[in-house]
Amino acid sequence: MTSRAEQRRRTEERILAAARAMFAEVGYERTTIRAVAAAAGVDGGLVMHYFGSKHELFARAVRVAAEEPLEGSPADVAEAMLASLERRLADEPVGSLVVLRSMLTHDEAAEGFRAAALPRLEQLAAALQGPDAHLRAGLITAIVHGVIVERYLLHLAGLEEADPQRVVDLLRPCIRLLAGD
Amino acid sequence: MTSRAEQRRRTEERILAAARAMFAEVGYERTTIRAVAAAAGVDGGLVMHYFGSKHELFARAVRVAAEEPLEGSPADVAEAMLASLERRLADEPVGSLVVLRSMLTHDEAAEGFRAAALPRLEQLAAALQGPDAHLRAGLITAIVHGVIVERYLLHLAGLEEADPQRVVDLLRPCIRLLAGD
DNA sequence: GGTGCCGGTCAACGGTCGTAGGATGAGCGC
DNA sequence: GCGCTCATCCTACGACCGTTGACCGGCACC
Repeated sequence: MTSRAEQRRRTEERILAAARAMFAEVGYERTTIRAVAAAAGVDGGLVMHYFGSKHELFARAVRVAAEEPLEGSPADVAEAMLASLERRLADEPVGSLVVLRSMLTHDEAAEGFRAAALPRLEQLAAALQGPDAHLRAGLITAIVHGVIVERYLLHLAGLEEADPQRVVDLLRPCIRLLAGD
Repeated sequence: MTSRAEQRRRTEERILAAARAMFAEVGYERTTIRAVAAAAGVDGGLVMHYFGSKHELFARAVRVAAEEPLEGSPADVAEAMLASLERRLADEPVGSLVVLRSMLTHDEAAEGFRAAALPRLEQLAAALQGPDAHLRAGLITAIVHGVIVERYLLHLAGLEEADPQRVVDLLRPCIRLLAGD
């Protein structure tokens, strides 16, 4: 009972899932439309037909729901950042990686990432107390990104198989310190 | 009075400098031998003639002097890590970036990076006290990498133009905390 | 029940890349 | 001075990539 519209939606989603996985694993440049199509079990031409270009495919693949805004006391936002980190460490990492890995070599991905990350950085800085709020906000996000990069991109031992809960617990005093709590 | 050997040495160095800059800026895949050669003012064939392959060119470009080993009290190694970070923030960032950016999309670069980073991680873990020394060592290096990634690769505001000294001062309590000092 | 739309395939083009090999011309040892 | 070596350039090959357009077959509507 699959209507034609339904069939299309499914195929598109299959292509997007394959694209996300591949962008996350090997980055933008080494991801080829043909390989994505093959992984999704379709022809490369169809990917072009649906998404128009590799660039548009990437844009659609990384489109993700916005996170809820950061607000409250420094302790609150610190805890929110830690919770976000724990979530990203526990979940399958594709969502975090697809942007992070691709943006490092693909300018448009970098632009999109900054557009999404900057408001969040501003929210974080606004919630902090004391001097250098902006710099400290940057350091907090740097720590979060550093953990994800080291675990999923650099695959450096020590973090590779660590328990997310334990990582967050160890980081908590650091984040709170930087938050000025 | 430039002898032939001297001329060759200079040309090789010019090529390596151009390669380093380009690997650091756009990563391994988007760096082309022709572009490196053009930047160095020579022909692409010459690069092949000297280095044999793009892979070998990369290997030569990232070859760098090993840092002195980490040892001493937790406070000592914490300070050594901070000093290393400050140096990398103050110097021109090419040296730090060429490996970091390329390795994220190039498997062989990643392999080389791990080979260099793992012993250092072990040294760090060995110098720490208390439980979870390995994990805490991983977190410390994650923080260092996170700051560099955020400043030079993500170009996220807040760290982009921060004073290296101030960054290190803000991070010091965090690192010492994780070091178990 | 014909007919047009649409999900999907296939073959091809133009471009770029890594790489190979020949040509050239200037420096160096004898 | 002569011949060899080597730094350097030029051309070409094969592979692969993004992208295009023609083509096919079944579903849905009149």
